Formats: sequence, C-alpha cells, structure tokens
Amino acid sequence: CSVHFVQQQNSVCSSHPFHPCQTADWICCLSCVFLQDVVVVSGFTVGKSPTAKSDKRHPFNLLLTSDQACIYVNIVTSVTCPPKHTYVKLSDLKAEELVNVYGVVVFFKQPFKSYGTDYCSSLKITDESNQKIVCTIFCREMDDHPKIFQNGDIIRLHRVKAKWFNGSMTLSSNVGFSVVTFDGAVGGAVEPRSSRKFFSFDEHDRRRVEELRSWAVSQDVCSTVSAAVPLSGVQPKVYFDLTCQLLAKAPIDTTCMLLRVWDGTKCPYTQSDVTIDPDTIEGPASFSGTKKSFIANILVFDNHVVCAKQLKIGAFLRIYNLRAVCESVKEPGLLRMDTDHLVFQLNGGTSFGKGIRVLPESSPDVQKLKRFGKDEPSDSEMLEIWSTPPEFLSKKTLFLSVSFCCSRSCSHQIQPMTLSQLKQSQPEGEYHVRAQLRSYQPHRLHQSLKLFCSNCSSMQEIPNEEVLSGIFSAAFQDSTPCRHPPWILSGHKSMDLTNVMNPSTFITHSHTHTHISSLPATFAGFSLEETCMLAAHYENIVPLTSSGGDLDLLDLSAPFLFRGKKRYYGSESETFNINNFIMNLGIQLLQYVLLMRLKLQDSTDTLDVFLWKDAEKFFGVSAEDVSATEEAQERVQKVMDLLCPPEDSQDQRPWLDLCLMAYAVEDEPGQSQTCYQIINTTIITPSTTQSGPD
DNA sequence: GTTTAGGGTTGG
Repeated sequence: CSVHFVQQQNSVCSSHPFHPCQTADWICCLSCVFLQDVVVVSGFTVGKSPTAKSDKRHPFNLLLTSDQACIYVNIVTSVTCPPKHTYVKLSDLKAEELVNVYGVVVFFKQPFKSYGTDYCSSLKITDESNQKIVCTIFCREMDDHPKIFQNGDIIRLHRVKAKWFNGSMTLSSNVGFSVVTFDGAVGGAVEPRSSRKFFSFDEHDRRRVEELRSWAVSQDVCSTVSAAVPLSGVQPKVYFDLTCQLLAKAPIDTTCMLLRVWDGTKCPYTQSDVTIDPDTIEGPASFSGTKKSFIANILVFDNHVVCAKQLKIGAFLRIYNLRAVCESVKEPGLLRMDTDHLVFQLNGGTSFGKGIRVLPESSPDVQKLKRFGKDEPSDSEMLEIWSTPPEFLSKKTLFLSVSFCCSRSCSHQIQPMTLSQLKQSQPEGEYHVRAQLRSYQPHRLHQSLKLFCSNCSSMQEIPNEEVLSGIFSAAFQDSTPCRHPPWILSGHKSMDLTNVMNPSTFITHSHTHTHISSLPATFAGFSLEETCMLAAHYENIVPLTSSGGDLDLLDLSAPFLFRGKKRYYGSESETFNINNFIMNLGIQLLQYVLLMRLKLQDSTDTLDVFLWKDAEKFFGVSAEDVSATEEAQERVQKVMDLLCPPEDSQDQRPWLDLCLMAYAVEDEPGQSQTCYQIINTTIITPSTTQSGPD
C-alpha cells in the first residue's frame, strides 16, 4: 500500500499521483477504469485459479482477501495523456491515405453477402466539416461489422483507406480495420458497441462522441435522416423504419414470410387478412379482439427471408425501409382496385438500407418500447396487453409456458398485475404477478438451506463440517467411564430404546434389532467421520458424551440425531434434562427450510421477493432431502437454471405465473416494511411434465 | 495484405 507514484517509462504521466481505492469502494473504482488506464493492484493474494482448465485463462488469480487490499487507478491518465489515435476530419481526406475517422451515420445498410469471401456493409457518415462520405466495409464475420441501429449513431473507424471513386472521396476498410459504434442520443450513456474484447476507449473518445452528438443535434442531422414511424403514424405508400416486437411468424412460400409484430400503438388503417396454414405458424395462430387491432402483418421477401427464419418469437426488431401498401383486389371484369386494407412489405434487395436487425434488450429503443404501457396509464387495456409477454397470448403458447414453467395451486382467481402496480397497491394480501427471474441469492444453493425453530421462530445457519468435527472431538476428550443411567439399563420401552453403547458415546436405536453391549465396553469416542460411518449401519444414532460421570447430549449446535445421511438438529427446550430427553427427547426439533431471495422483473419494474414458506412446494422437494440427497440438490439447481439460465446459454428466461403474499414486517416499533413471499406456486420442469394442455 | 461493392425502391 505504499505505492502512490509509479514510474512509467516513456510516459508523460509518470509523475501523476495514483488515486487510492479501499476495498469497500473497489467496485465503484473499477467502474471508472478505462482501457489503457494504468492500475496498481496491491495487497492481493496470488491463488491458483480453480477454473483455469475450463476457461483456459491464466493459471493464477489475484484474490481480494484482506482489508489491506488496494487498487490504485491512475485516473488522470486519460485526460492528460495525448490521444492514442489521431482522427482526420472528413474534409481532409486524401486519396490512398490510411486514416482513422469519427462520424455521424446518415445512411447504412445491414451487412450483405458479397460475391467475394466477405460480408459487405455500406454506409455514409458526416462530421462538422459537413462532408458526406460513403464507406464500404468488408469483414468475413457478421459480428465485426458496425453495429449501427439507426441514423444518428456515432461511429469510429480505424484503419480505413481514402479512395477516389466516381468523382468523390470514399472510405474502405483496410488491413487491421476496426469499428466501434455508439448511440447518438445527447445525454445518453457513451457505451461502445464492438465485437472485440479489447479495444481502445478513453476520455478522448468519450468527449469526441459527445461533441458529435451535440453537433448532430444542432444541425438537425437526425431529423432529416430518421425514418422511424410508429404503427399509429403509418400512411399508405410510405417507406419507414419500424421498431417492434415479433409475436408470430409463418412461411408463405419460398420467397416470402409473414411476420406478426406490434409496437404498442394502433395503426389507424384496417389490416388486410393474410391467410396462412395454422400448422406452419410459430407463435400464436390468432389474436382476439383488442389484441388483434394492435398487430401488424409484415410480408418479408427474397433475401430477407433467410434473416427472418432466424428470428425468435418475442425478439425486439428494427425493420428498415418497410413499406405500407394498400391491398389491391381484382374483381372479374373490373380494373384492379386498391382497398383501404393495409399490409406491410419488406421488399427484396438492400437498397435504401432495407433489412431487419435484432435489437439487444439493453438498447434504449427497446427500453422505450417496453415502457410504452407504463407511459400511457390511461389505457388500462393497452397496459394489460403490452405487459403480457407474447408467450401468454394464446392457448397454444399458454400450454408451452405452463408446462415448462409453473403452476399455481391457489384457489383464488385474481387477475395478474404488473410489478409496478403491485408496488403501488395496498400491502397485505395475496396477488398474482407474471414475471421473469432476474437474479437470486444465495447463488451457492447449499447456502439457502437453514434451520428453523418453530417454537421461537428463529432461523440459524447449518454449522459447517469443520465446526461439527470440533464439537465431536471436544466431546470425547473425556473418556473416563461413567455411570449407566437407570434408563439405559431399564431399556425404556416408551422410547423403544434398544441399543446402547457404553460407556459414553452412543445410543443407537433400531426398530428391528436389540444389541445391548454389542460394541466394546470401553472406547475413547467417535469422531464425526466415524459417526457418519456408523450412521450407515444403524437406523438412528444419538451421539452422547460423559459429563462429570453422567451421560449427556453433545453441544446442541451439533446434530442430536443421525438417521442415515440425514442429520437432525435441535434447540434446548426449557425443561431440558437428560431424563426428560429420554421421555420426550427434550429437544425442539429444528426444521430444515430453504430460504432464498429472488429478484423478479417484468416490463414495468423489479421486485425482491422471498421464497421460504412454500419453497418446498416451489421446488417439489423437501428441505430435509436437500440436506441429505444429491437428487434433491440437483432438482433445486435444475429449477434455478431453468428460471435463470446461465449467462453463456442461449436459453431465454421463462415467464412465471406467481402467487405472492405481501406482508408487513416491523423493523423497529412503528417502522414497517412490506415484504413479499412466493406462495402456492410449483415450478414444473420439462422432465416432470406429463400432462397435456389442460 | 487479394477480392468483394461502389446507397437511391418492380412487386409479390
């Protein structure tokens, strides 16, 4: 921790102090570290990486284990160091020069397959010099192409070559080409979009992006090039860009595909009926009433069919250069007549940027789309529809979602509400919500297993194996023989006590055997390990110790009973003594319980809920089994993996129909807080699903 | 360290 200055060779930053960061704020500190910043890590422990084999990363880790650990970040590097790259104004391009440029996108095409080896992106950019430059980019991988979502996005191109073509200056990708794209909204986060893990990005970049954003707004660049129109704003024969969610799709023929989408607004024109074979449709086959009036039929042709085939139901899309056309009919003997029924077409080819792009969930436009219902609370019907995930919109898909997700066993029929409505409503009572699981704690599922005393309503952790070993070895330090209490010799019938080990260690108790003194009369005691081995051969084992010549139970933080692999814990009862123990075990049996905290999300909000009272019902296992059997543990893991698929898997989070109980908890007198628990809900995993749609 | 394409709409 003595490092406050770092001597860097060949750097103008060498004399700048580093900013020390204590462990408490290390996360905060790391969030302000940029690539190229110099970081000093001190007081960390070098440890073997347990995942080195699987992730093929460095065999060692730096572990943050003590309060002394520090990360020093040279936060001044990025502002005082000269820029790593120089950028050329678009008016200063010279033919055959290799340059880096920044620009605002004013036209772009989705990458299309060239006749060579690569995909080709075609775009046009501009900057403060007001030059508009066409750029042609070749990359073999789709992912390496610019991630442009709309005109007005800011783009940074490295290693492009200026060339004269047809009387104007153009830019083409060159060897070592790379691109980073940013959203163009003034005031929005400056988040680089790139396929690469490592790319330079510092304060100079941030400033340049913000400069270009402000300039573009001042010049009204975006309003002249944006063609975004919501469904409520479409006019016949107009070309426009649509941001929407995909609800269903169906092939029409080899060159055409139907996409059914919505964006939360209602198109003022009647939709023409597109008839399709219900067996070929993916997603709901039909929509009823109000829902139907929000849905647009889009016919996608030729080259776009390949892309459309890959789209997943529920995905958020932007469709570029879509055209609204009036359906025309030809009556026999009459001229072809246009009707007032609209259908949308994405015609073949890539001219005018025609294409489809899947927008990432994090995109501001997707967030805006999802908020639609929230911003228009007056239309409650719309709110209900918009916050309904598409999976729930028809019987066919309802079956899918129910059979793969969960079922409620409560008797009441309440309409589901959004998380935001629930948060605003009166506490206490039972509610239904439809939500996805965003995250959960504890992530190590075995930590969710606790011990609960129903007598005093207290919850405690299960001691770990090391602590238990300690209790056992301490209990058997005293190996002096002790008196047989009368109950041992009398073989108390009411307890069916049948097998007693002498002098000081165990009562074993079997319903079927009677072995008195089947073990050596004197022995020093059993360790935890030995007890476990014994437990495999006897039905019940109660570990005892000698205490001043009398038999006594072990410290109650250890299990008082072993039954096979199951261990039973207890808490001391008021009237406890060893005789009462024999009469009624004198122990309040602690229940195994599962306790988790889940973060739910829907399109309106997030909500922290507990899973405890009905956790066993939720998982379909008993907590006691979870404590002892791998099958039960795997079951819990499987359910959590289903609800919250691991990051690297492509699985989508399923929507859950949940019954919640809201209740007030008093932290301090007069200070109450509303808590929520999942109740009456059972998760059904695919393998446990046998039933049909009913 | 080569090639590809080099914005600008048929219409179904």
